Amino acid sequence: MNPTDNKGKVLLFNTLSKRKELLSPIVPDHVGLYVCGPTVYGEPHLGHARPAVTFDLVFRYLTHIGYKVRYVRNITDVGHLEHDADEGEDKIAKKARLEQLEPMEVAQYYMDSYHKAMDALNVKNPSIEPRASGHIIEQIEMVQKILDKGFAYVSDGSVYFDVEKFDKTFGYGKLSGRVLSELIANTRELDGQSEKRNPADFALWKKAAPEHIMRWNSPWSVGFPGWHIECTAMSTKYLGEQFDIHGGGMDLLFPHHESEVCQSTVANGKSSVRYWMHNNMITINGQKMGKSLGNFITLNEFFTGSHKMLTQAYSPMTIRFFVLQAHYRGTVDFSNEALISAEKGMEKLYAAERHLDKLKAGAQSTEDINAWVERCYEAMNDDFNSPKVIAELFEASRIINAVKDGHATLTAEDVETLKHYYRVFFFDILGMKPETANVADKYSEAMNKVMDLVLSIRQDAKANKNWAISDKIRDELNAAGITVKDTKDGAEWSL
RNA sequence: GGUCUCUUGGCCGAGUGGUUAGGUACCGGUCUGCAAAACCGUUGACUCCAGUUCGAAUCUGGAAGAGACCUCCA
Repeated sequence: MNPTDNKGKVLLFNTLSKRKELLSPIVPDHVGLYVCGPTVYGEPHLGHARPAVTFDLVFRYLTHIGYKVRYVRNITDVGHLEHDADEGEDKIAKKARLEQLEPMEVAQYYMDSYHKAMDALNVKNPSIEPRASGHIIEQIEMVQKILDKGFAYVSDGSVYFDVEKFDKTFGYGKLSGRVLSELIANTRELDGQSEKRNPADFALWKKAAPEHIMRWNSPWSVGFPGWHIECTAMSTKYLGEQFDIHGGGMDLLFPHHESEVCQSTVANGKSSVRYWMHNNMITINGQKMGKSLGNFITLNEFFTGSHKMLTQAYSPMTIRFFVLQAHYRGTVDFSNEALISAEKGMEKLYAAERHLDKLKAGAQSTEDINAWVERCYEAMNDDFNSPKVIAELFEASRIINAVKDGHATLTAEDVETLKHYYRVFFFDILGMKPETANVADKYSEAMNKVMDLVLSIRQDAKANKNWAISDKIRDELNAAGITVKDTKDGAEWSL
């Protein structure tokens, strides 16, 4: 039983083919993984947690079974176009003006906030976290490349991708299943449309309006890159013209990822992504989360319980566990009831983990531990089926408790195997971490209460002149490293 | 309206054409001075209709419902 035996056995659902495919990296033993990261202009929320946790699982598992994974997750800090009231205004620029801050100050603030939330969720840092603002040159070069190949045109300082020409040459909509003629029929009147030859065309470079704060020089105008070009430019730079996995939320499938396909196909001569993976959305009480719906809950609000829809605080690990208890391609619905039941289940798994070191070996095994390990790997190999893995951990916790209570026995070898793989799957692969800080707080809080209680019992004994009890308490506490001093104002204690 | 996805027991959620998912809740029992934990057991499901099949929650067709994207948000 060797983790690396699972290389070449990983099935993943490819949005492009709509079926599970065997992961076969372009470069043997190496996997290139690109995931669309956050736009840093707001507090991190559940919508950020889902893809981060999902692809953290992918990253952790592929690494565990021996692949060298280069995981690139970008930071979008040049904002996206806004098509409503503020014409062509950059999201980050808008927020910046409202708060009277430099745009990059805002981006920095929310990027830090995002990183803190990711740390809390025990999401590993990607191998490279490139910022869009740091790759303006690469983006300009790619736009120029697309222009040179004749699949884009300049219109009043902006550059647009010629979708119709792309459709005739390569076929448009392979990823999202959109048909160009239907798209055109359904397109609304939007900003910049008059500059476009075709309403389905999308911007590669946008000329900045006078009030637009974030702006860079380019051969076409002072402006900013289009919505989709950063991912293509940065994934090409760090993972090559062709790479293995591109991930992101399902909502990015169209138009973002479809546009990425267009851009890379023209710029690099081929569609760069082998496997497209999309995580499903999150709903709250059955409704989608949106600022306008009043059910927009940030991660910090979950961690502190400070939102009117939450009946209690939920630790970062509860959120992570809850996300992992559903398969990444299904929607996840958050409700207090569901979170509480997840929290209880999670605590059961932590309790079982604590019992592992106390297990005593027997002469023979009444449980098949090797088969259990196999099932765990099979679940992960089958499109990262974390809910199945969690179910297997519950099965293991049943075994652990049974051995502890003497209802089952395991050989010394099986005890070691169980210990090892329980921790591998719970901590290393699912990425659960002991909430040590939390635990320490709970301990010190409980300690204070215990000492209050003990000292009040001693006070009662002294009041009754029961010196034997009061001295015993003081001496025994002293022996345990706790010094008790009687003062005028009552007893004090210190460690 | 278009494209796509989904519909499993009180709640959350895996899944294979025939065999217990699992968690949580509830109920009964063991254990415990009481309680908790743990363990054992019971109850409870596959949206509806039709078809294929010896047999379908699992395949096919249809209906209903929900959600996502097309429009700010992952």
